[in-house]
Amino acid sequence: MPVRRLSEATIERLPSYLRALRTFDAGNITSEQLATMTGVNSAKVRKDLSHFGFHGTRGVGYDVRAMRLKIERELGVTERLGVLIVGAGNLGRALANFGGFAPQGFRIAAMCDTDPSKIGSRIGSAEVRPLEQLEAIVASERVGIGIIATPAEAAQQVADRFVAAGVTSLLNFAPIALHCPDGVHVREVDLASELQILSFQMIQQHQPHLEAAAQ
Amino acid sequence: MPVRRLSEATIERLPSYLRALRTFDAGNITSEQLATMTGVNSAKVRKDLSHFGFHGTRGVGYDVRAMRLKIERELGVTERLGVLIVGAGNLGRALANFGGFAPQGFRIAAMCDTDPSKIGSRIGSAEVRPLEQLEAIVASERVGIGIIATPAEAAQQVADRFVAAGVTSLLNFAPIALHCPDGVHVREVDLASELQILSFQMIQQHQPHLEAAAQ
DNA sequence: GCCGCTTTGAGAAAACGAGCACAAAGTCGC
DNA sequence: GCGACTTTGTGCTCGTTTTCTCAAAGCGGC
Repeated sequence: MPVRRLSEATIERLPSYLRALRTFDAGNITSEQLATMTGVNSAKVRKDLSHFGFHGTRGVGYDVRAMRLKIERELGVTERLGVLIVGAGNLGRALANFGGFAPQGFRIAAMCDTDPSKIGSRIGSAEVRPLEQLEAIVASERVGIGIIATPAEAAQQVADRFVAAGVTSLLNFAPIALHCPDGVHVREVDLASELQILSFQMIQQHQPHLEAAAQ
Repeated sequence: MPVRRLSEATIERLPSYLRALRTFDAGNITSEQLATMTGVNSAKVRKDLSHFGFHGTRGVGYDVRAMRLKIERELGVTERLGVLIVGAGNLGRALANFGGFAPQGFRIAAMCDTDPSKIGSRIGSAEVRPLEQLEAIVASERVGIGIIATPAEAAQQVADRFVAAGVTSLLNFAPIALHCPDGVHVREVDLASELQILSFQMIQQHQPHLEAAAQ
C-alpha cells in the first residue's frame, strides 16, 4: 500500500525515529520506548507510523530492522544523493568537513565560491569550484539538494540558479527569506534566529511582566 | 501594556521581522511589505504584531524604528548575552568563527572541549578551555545560552551540567533528543535531518506512488 | 485451548494556527 | 472640513495537529 500523503509534521519526525532505531540492532521496540527516545508522545508515534504505512504487532511492538529499512528507503538515504554547497566561508567549510552527512547517505559533490583564492582547494572530500560551474556540477553529479551558505545578498541569486538548473530542494543558511516557485522545497536554518528565540524565552521567564508599554 | 503570552509560532517569526526591519533606516512599513520580505501572510504579520503589543497606524503602516527597537529589546539582543559553546570540533569552531552572532547581540564567552591538544587555542574571539571549567565560565561570564556541538554520546551529559549550572536555554546540534526538566528551553538543529526531510519530499514528488508495500 | 497481559490502531475531541474578509480608523489632497 | 483611499485590527471559519481513550489483536504461560 503506497504512502498516501504524509503531513509535514510527520515527515519532520521521521529522521528522529530513524536515529533512535539505529541505536538498536534488531528485535522489537514499542511506541512508548520510541516516544521516550525521541521526546514525542507515544500516540503520535503510533499515528505517524500508521500513516507512514508501517504496522506493528499488538502486544509486541514494531520490528526494529524492518522499520529502519523502510524509513531509510523512504527518506532516500540509500541513494547517496549528491549535495552541492555554495559558499566556502566558515559555515560552508564546516558543512563540508562535517562527517555527519555521508553516513546518512549524502555525498558532497562539490562546493562553489566566487573567491578566486579559494578555488581549487579541497575541504573534506569536496573541491571548491567556481560558481560559474554550478549548472554543470548539478548536471554531472546528480545533485538533488543545494545548500546555500553564502552571505544574504547572494542567496536569492544562487537559489534562482539552483532552481533553473532543476534542483528543487534547498537548505538555506543565509539570513534571508528565499522566494522560490511552487514545488521547490526550501528549509531555512538561521542560527542567529535560534539564539534570539532562546533569548526571548529566557527573558520572558525571568522578568515575568515588569516592562512598561513604551513601544 | 505587558506582552501576554506569545504563541511559539509567533515567537519564531519575530527574528524574521527584525531582519527585515534592519534593511530600513526609518519611516513606515506596511504589513504587506513585511509579509513579502519575510515570506509570511500579511494577516499573520498583523496578528503577530498585535499580540506582541506593537501597534501601527491605519492607512500608514508601522513605524520601522520603533518596531525595530521594541523587537530588539524583547528579544534581548541589546543585552550582549554570553554564549558558551561546548565542543570544538568542525561545527563548534565554525560557530565560533561565524560572524553572525555578535551583530545580533550575542557574545561568545568561550568554548569548552575535552581534547587537551585543543585547550588554550583561540577560535575567533573565543578561547578553548577545559570542559571542567564549564560551571566556572557560566558563572563568571554571564552565560545565558549553552550551545552543544559535541558528539551525540556526550550531549546529554553536557546538557545536564548546563542545567545544573543554571543555564536554561540550550541550542543542541548533536543528533540526539535531549531530556531536560521543565522550564529549560531546548532548540534542536539537526543538519542531517534537514537533508533527509528534503530528500523525502523530493522522492515523493518524483515518484508519485510506485512502490510496493514491502515494509 | 483459554486467560490475562501488553500494545497497537483509530475514533473523537480538544487545541492550535492560518487566512479570509471587513469594519474601523487614520491620512492626504483639495 | 470633507471625501476618497489606504491599511490596520480582529471576528470567524477552516484545516491541521495533538492528545485522550479504549476496543481489538496478538502473545505467552499454564
